[in-house]
Amino acid sequence: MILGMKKKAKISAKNRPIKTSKKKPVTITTLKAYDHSALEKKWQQKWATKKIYKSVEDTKKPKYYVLDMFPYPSGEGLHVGHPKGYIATDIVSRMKRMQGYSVLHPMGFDAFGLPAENYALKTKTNPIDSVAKNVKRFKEQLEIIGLDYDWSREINTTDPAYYRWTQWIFLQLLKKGLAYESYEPINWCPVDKTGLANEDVENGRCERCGAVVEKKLMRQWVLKITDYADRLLNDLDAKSDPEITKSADSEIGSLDEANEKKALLDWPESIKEAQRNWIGRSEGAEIDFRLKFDDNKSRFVLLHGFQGSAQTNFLPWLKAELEKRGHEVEAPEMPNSMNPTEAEQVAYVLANCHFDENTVVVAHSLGCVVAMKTIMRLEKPISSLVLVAPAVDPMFDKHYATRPFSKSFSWDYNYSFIRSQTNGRITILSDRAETYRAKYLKFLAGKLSAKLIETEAEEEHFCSLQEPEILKAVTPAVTVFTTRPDTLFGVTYMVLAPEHPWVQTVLPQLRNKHEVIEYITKSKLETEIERTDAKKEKTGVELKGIKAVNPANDEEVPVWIADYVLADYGTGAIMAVPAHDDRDAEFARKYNLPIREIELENRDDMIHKYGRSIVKYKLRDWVFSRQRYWGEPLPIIHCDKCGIVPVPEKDLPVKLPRVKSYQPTGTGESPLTAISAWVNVKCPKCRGKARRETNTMPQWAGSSWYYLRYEDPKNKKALVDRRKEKYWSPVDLYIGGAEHATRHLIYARFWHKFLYDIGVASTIEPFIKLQSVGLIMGEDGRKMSKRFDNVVNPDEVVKRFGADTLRIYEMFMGPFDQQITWSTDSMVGSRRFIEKVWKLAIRASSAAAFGSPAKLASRTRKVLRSGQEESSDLTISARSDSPRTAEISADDALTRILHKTIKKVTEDIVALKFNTAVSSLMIAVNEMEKSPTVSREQFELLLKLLAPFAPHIADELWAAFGNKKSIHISEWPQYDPAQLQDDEVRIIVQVNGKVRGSFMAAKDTSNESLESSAKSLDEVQKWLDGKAIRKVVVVPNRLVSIVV
RNA sequence: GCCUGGGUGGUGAAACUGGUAGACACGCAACACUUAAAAUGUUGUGAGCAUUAGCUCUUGUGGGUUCGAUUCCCACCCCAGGCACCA
Repeated sequence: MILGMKKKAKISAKNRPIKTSKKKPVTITTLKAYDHSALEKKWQQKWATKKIYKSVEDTKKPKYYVLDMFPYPSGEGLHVGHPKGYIATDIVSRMKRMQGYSVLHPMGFDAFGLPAENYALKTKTNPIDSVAKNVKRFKEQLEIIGLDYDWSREINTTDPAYYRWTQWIFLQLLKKGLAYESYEPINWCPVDKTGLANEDVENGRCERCGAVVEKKLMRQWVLKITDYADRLLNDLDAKSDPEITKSADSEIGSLDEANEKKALLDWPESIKEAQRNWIGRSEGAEIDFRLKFDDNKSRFVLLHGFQGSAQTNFLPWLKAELEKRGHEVEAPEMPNSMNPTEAEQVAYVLANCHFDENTVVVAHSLGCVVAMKTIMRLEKPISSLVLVAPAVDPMFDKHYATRPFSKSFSWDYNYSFIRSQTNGRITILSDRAETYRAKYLKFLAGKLSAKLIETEAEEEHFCSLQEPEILKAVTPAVTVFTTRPDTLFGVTYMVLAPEHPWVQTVLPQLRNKHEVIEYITKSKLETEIERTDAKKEKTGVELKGIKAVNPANDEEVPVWIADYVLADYGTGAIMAVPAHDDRDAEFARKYNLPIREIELENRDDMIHKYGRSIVKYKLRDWVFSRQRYWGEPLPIIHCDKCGIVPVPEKDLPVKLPRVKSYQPTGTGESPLTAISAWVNVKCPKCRGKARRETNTMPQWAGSSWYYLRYEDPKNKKALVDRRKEKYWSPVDLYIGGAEHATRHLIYARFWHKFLYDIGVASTIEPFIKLQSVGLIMGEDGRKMSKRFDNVVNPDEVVKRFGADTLRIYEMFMGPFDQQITWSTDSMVGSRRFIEKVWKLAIRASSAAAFGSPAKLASRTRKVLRSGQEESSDLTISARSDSPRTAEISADDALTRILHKTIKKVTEDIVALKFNTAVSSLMIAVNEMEKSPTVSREQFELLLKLLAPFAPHIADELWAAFGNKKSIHISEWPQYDPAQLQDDEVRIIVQVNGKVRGSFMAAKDTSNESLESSAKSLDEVQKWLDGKAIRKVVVVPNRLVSIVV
C-alpha cells in the first residue's frame, strides 16, 4: 500500500471545544488517519443527495457557463488523460460558485457515428445497447473523480428526444436553402464504406481508419457552410463591443478605436489560425482569356426574337464582330416575325441554315424556343448553344399565356436530347434587371445542365445595339483565377486542370488529341495523395491547335493541361507567370516555355480593366450524409410526384429503427434502405407512395448545438426556451482537445450563426473563451492506447491515491495546455501535499489551542539536543515567558502569505494556470507547517482555496471544524491589498551589471538612502575599490545598479 | 514553402510591465527516528574551479540595444502543431 495509509478512517465522535477569536466555542471532531476511499465516497453521496450543484436561473446572480467537450463513450472507457480537462472545468466551476455565480456545468454524451457503430459491429451488439452500457461505465468513472456536474441536465445525442432537434435544425437549414442535394464527386472511404466531408480527410486518408480515400460520384446532402465563410473568418477577430449580439460581418469601426476594444473570442491563437487556414480566404481576380483555334471552322447561326429581325438589336453588331474574327455567320430572317408560329420558323431555319459539329447557335428571346426545337430535329450534334434571355414558359409566368405567340409555340422540350445534341455545351445569359425571368431561367439551366450567366445587359432584355456580354459568352473563353492580377503582362502560357470542362470541348479540334487523352487518363489513375505531392516533378501536355488570348495585350499564348493545376480550386485554370511564380517557373523550365520579367502593374487597375475581383475559399460545403446506420436519419421524404418533401415538424423525430443487420452496404446507400417497413411511407403532401431518405447525418451533427440544449434539456416545445437561452448564453469557458479546431469548432460556429440568424440563439458566437487541454501521454512517451499497452486507468489511480491526489497531480503536472507524460511515481508529491493538509488539521483538532504543533515539539527537542540555542525563534517563543510578540509577528507573516495565496490562486484559476495555483497552495501549507501558530480562520481560509482542487478532503476537514454547510457553497475569500505588501524589501546591489550583494530596507525608502546603503556594503565596496562611479541606477524597492 | 506555438538543472517546470534565473515538485545524497526496512522529518542539490570566504560560466546558436536581457530587436538551428502544387 502506498505511503502506509490503509487504516479505515474513523472520524472519532470524541468532540471537544476549542476557543476561537470570533465565534462561540464550537466542537471540533478529532481526526484520525486519512482514508481517501471512504471519505471520498461519503462526500460524493452527500453532494448528490443534497443537490448542491444544481444549476438554477437565478436572475439576481451573475451567471457562469463552463463547458467540457462532451465525451464519445467508447468501449474502452476513460483513461487518465480524459479527466484532465474535466478537472480543470470543475475547479473553475467550483470557484465561480463560491464567488456567488449561478453556475452551469453540465455533462452529456456524444454517441452517434462510426466508432460506436464499428465497435458494435465488432462485438456484435446493437449500438443502442452498447452505447447505453458504455455511457453507464463512463458516468461511473466520472463520478469517482468528484466532478460537480448537474446530472439532471445530462444529454445524449442518440436520444430521440434530443435528435428530434438535430433534425429540426436540418429542416430549418433546408428551408433557408442551406441544405441541398448534390451529385458532385466526393471523398469516399472504401473501408468504412461512406462518404466523408473534407474535414474528415487527413492527407488524403480517412481520418478514422486511415484508408486512402477515393473520389466517388454520388447523391448526397450538403450544407452550405461556404455561405458563412466570411463571418466564420471575420468573427474570429470580432471585438466584444459593440454588443455581442451584433455580427462583425460589417465594418469594424476605425482602427485606433478598434485596437482599444477587447477581442470577443478569447481563444488560443493556434486554433484561430488553424481555422483561418482552413477557411483559406484569398482575394483575387477572375480574368477571361479568349480561346483561338488555329484551324478556325466555327460557324454561327444567329436567331432573332419576337418582333425582331436580323437587322435589329445586337444582331448586326454581333455578326460583324464575329466575322471580324474570321467566323462564318448566318443570320436568317425568320418569317412572320410579328405573328410567328413554331412550325413555320423551325422549318425555315432547318431549310436555310447549315448545322454541323462546328455550328454555334446563338438565339435571343423567342428565338431560343426556335433554336431548341430546331436542335431537337437535327440528326447530328452541333458545337454549342447560347440562349440569350430565353422566352419564359407560360407555366412560370401567367402574363406569358396572353402573349400572341403563346398558342402557336409549345415549351414542351426533350431536354436530355438537346443536351446530347450540344454535347452539354449550353450557356444561358440572363439579364439581372428582368427579375420575373429569373425563376424560369434557373429551372431551364437545371434541366439543360446549362451554364447560367447572370449579368447586366446594356439595355433591358439585351436590346441594345451592342451587347458585349453576348460576345463574351459566344466566343469560347477560359476564366482563370489569380491573386496576382498585377502580373498579367508576364503571362507566357495558360494551364488548365486535366478535368477542366473546356478540355473536353476543344478536344475534337486538337492536333494531338491522343496524347491529350492519354495524359488525362494517366492523371485520373493517380490518387489524390500522389497528385498533390508538391515534390513530384510537374508534368503536362500542350493543347496543340488552340491558343489563349491575353486580354491585356492581345498576345496569343499556348494552352497546356497539367495536373499541378487543381480542378476544384479557383476556376480550374491558371494564367502562368513563370517570372513571378515558382511553380510556373519550374514547369516553364522543364518545357522550355518563355519566362518574361515585367514591371508590376497596379492591381486594382488591372482588375478593373481586364477582369473582376472575386474572393475564393478553400473551405468546401459540408458533405452531410453518411451511408451508414448509426446516425440521425435525415428527415426527408422522396416522392415521385412532389420530389423532395421535408418531414413535417410535428412528425419529428424520425426515429432510427432498431434493426438486426446494420452492416454498411458499400453501394452508396445506407443499410436502412433494406428496411422496407421503415422506408416506404406516404408522401406528407400528396399522400402518394413515397420513400424515406436513408442516409444519416455525420457524427458532428449532434455536437454542433448540444451546448444550447444543456440550457433547457427537457423542453418538448422548443430547442431551448428563449429566456433560458438569454440567461445562460454564451458559454463563458469551453475546454477540450485541440484536435477539434477545424471540425467540431467550425461546424458548431456555423450552426450557431445560423441559429442566431433564425432567432434561436442570441449571440453571434457560442464559445467566448476556449482553452485546449494538453494530451497526457503514456509513460513510454507514446499516445495512451490499448494498442501500446500503456493505458493508465483512472479508477486504479483513484483507488490507490484518491481522487483528490489525482486531481492535484493532473493540475500540477505542468502547464495545462501542454502535452505531458504521465508518471505514477511522481504522484507521491501530490499525495504528500494532501497528507500535510490532513496533518495540519490533526494538529488543530488535537490541541486545546490551535498553535502548539507536534512538530514544534520535535524541533524543540532537536534544538535542545544540538545545543544551538540561538538558531530559532520557535524555541524562544515556545519557552519564553512572553511568547506573545513572536507569535503575533509570525501570525501576521502567515496572514500576509495567505492573502498573497488568495490573490495568486484566484487569478491563476481565471487564467487557467493551475500548476502555479497548486504551487502557491503548497507554499502556503509549507508556511503553516513552519508557523508556530495557526488560527482557525487561517486554516479555514486555506481549506476554501483548496476546495476546488481537492473537494473531498476540503469538505471533510471543513465539517470536522464544525461547519454545517458544505464548503463548496461557502464564500470564496477575498484578499486585502494592504496585506500584499511587505514592510521590508530586499534590495539587490549590482556593480557593472553583476549582482554583488543585497540588503533589507524598509518599504519605500528614498532613492538617496538606498544608494548610500548600497555603497556602504562591504561586498560592494570591494568591487568599487576607489574607482570613479560613472552612473547609478536606482529602482525603488528593487535594486541599486552601480557602474564604474 | 507559409502560418502559429515553443526550446530554461538529472526530471516536470517557475519567473510581474526588462530588475537576485531555477519558485513549487520529483529524483538524488547525507543525517535523525528504527533491531532493520518503509514511512516521516532535517539539511543539501544548475555546472566548473576553490571547497572557508570566494570566483567564473549558465535560459537552443550567433550578433545587437541597455547600467541590467529567459523577457526587446536582427539572423540562424531544432522541436510540436495547422495549411499546402490553393495560383
